[in-house]
Amino acid sequence: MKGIRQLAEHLDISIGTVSRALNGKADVNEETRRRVLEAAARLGYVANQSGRSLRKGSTGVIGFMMQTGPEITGQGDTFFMSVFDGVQTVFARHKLDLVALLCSSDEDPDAYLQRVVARGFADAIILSATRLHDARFELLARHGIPFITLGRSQTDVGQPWIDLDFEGMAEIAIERLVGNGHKHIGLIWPYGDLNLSHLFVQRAREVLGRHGLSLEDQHIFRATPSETGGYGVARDIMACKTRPTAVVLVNETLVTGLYRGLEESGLTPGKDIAIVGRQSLQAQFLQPSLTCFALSLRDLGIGLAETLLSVMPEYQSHYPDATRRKVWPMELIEGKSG
Amino acid sequence: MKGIRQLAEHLDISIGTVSRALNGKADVNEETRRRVLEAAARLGYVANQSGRSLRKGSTGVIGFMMQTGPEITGQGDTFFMSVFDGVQTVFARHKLDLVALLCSSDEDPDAYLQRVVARGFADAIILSATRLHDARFELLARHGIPFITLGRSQTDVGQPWIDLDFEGMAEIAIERLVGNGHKHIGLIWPYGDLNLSHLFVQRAREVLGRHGLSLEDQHIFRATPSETGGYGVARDIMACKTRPTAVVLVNETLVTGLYRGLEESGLTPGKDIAIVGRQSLQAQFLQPSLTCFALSLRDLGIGLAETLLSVMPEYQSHYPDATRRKVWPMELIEGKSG
DNA sequence: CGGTTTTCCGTAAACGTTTACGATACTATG
DNA sequence: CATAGTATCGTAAACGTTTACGGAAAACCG
Repeated sequence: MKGIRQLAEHLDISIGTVSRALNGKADVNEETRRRVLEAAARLGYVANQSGRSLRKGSTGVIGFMMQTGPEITGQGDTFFMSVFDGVQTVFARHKLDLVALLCSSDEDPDAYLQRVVARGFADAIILSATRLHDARFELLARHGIPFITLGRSQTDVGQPWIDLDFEGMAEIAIERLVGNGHKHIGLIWPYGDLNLSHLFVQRAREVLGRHGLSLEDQHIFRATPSETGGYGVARDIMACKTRPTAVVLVNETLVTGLYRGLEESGLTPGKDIAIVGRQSLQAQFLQPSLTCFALSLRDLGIGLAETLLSVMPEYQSHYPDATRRKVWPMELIEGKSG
Repeated sequence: MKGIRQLAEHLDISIGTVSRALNGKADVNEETRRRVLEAAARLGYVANQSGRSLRKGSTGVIGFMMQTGPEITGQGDTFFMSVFDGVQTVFARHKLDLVALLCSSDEDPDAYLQRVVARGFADAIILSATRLHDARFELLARHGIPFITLGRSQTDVGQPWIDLDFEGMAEIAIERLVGNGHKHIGLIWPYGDLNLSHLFVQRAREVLGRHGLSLEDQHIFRATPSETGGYGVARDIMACKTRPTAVVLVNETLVTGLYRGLEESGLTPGKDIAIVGRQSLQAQFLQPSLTCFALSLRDLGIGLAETLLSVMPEYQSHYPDATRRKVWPMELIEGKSG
């Protein structure tokens, strides 16, 4: 089956009517619609994407931009796969398709996105791994492309965002550790200028200050967000002049390596050093169990999808009260580690 | 900047010439080409994807199909992210873009792919997670879409594939364990009819038979490919009438949970039970260290990309001797676990 | 029964490219 | 200088849809 033209002449109808029938327009006889639908299904006809989007000016595709490469995402194994799954369930209702826009590690993210939007690839875009200053926001705003971000930024063009509550996490984690008598608390966060790190560290500093403590320079640990990075942090911890008695990790990808490194040095988490981190599949079987912050990734995906649809003119009527901006709460799960 | 028409009249040239200049055709004056390129860059013009692919009949997009959801892929995110990175480096040379086609866990993969190809989404496709019988192959072959698969299948339409050497893995792992005196060897593989499990199990049975052993029913452990699944396997192992003295995992996603479960039951890997698995970021810091099979995921990605290009008419001349079908070797890394 | 509305459908014009074809001016050649 | 060849460019026709518009037939209404 080549195109709508063949389908039309096979049915002996005009292509206009066929198109209207397929697209559920009102002014077409129910009987003919049935015939068209039946024939289309039987012959396996589906409208060509290029022709359709050329005419309509929209593609029916939503892009989720993410960076590839083994160690850069800063999110763990199944983080995105779970989020995607939630996003999909919402989009499916509107016949929208989600694709991951994969920016390779040796390409500039800004340039990559530039190409994506200029090409007219996607109707709307979800950005992740937002940086402290993020030129991508302005690019999308300038082109008038609906978008939201998973993560805040100091760059703000008024777009909606959803972001995990890293400040709340810092608040609760530090309060908890201070309450347990810790006076030397370290922070672990990934390299790069991710905005989440900034929020996290700033709030942590505030809370420490409130208790007459401060974040010592030697207790700032930065690492590549991977198990290897976490292992390296353990070495750094051992090398401290005054070793921290507790550490908080903003990332979920470091913790297994960290555990391993500490154990090799004879430190037991929860006994010799307190650890608070993020929940993940890998972390769930750590021993001693990890005190961590958890959330439903699937729900996060659903939230993202609904918020995105609320900024797309064609769909926003369906989601009148989707949250425009939301600090997504995380729940503390008490483990033995701190 | 709207379209090529505006760009053309801004330069006071015809759109035909502009297009030819942009696309590097021969019959255009070098001076005018320079002007066009300069103006396009300055005004940020990039050809609209829909118009271009409608006319050309191709999109410049390669799709990599994968299933979303937390526990189904059998591979972790980091597996694919690393592979993608390798794929991208090859595609970038040809101005091709890679996107991940995300099939949600509650959608039928066959139906999803059907939609993708009918829409004319991608010029070529890479399929992963191949099943023992996989209708997707026939679908793509019928539509004449160039594709390759990461993984073999009993369904065979003559397409090229690359697949990890699961049979070699079974061979080496079992020989090693038998050589170390093990007589009760268990196998762990994920639910579903993935072809790789089939190859792995069949070869393992052969090797065992060669040594007068067999795979006992009670030593077949199937699980969801996640840490939780691995934890469950540990429980199943403890419940065996005669406990296996060694197990081999075909998946890399189970092993941390398995370790944890075994340790809770007082079994130490490598001492009380031998374990052989697959290398992964999570597994690299397990204690005792895991004996595992390793490969370069980035190289695998490069291999996939080159093989795919070799079946695309427009590019195959560049890759005359790309491997059409390859069993990708894995290297045994000796650890303390078995 | 005349007029008005409604229902349904065909026609044709976009959407933004690429490219076959033909036209023009210039260069080379004898 | 005439002719052939070459370099460069403009014109217009596709590619496969969707949709504004208008028209014919049917239905409705007083």
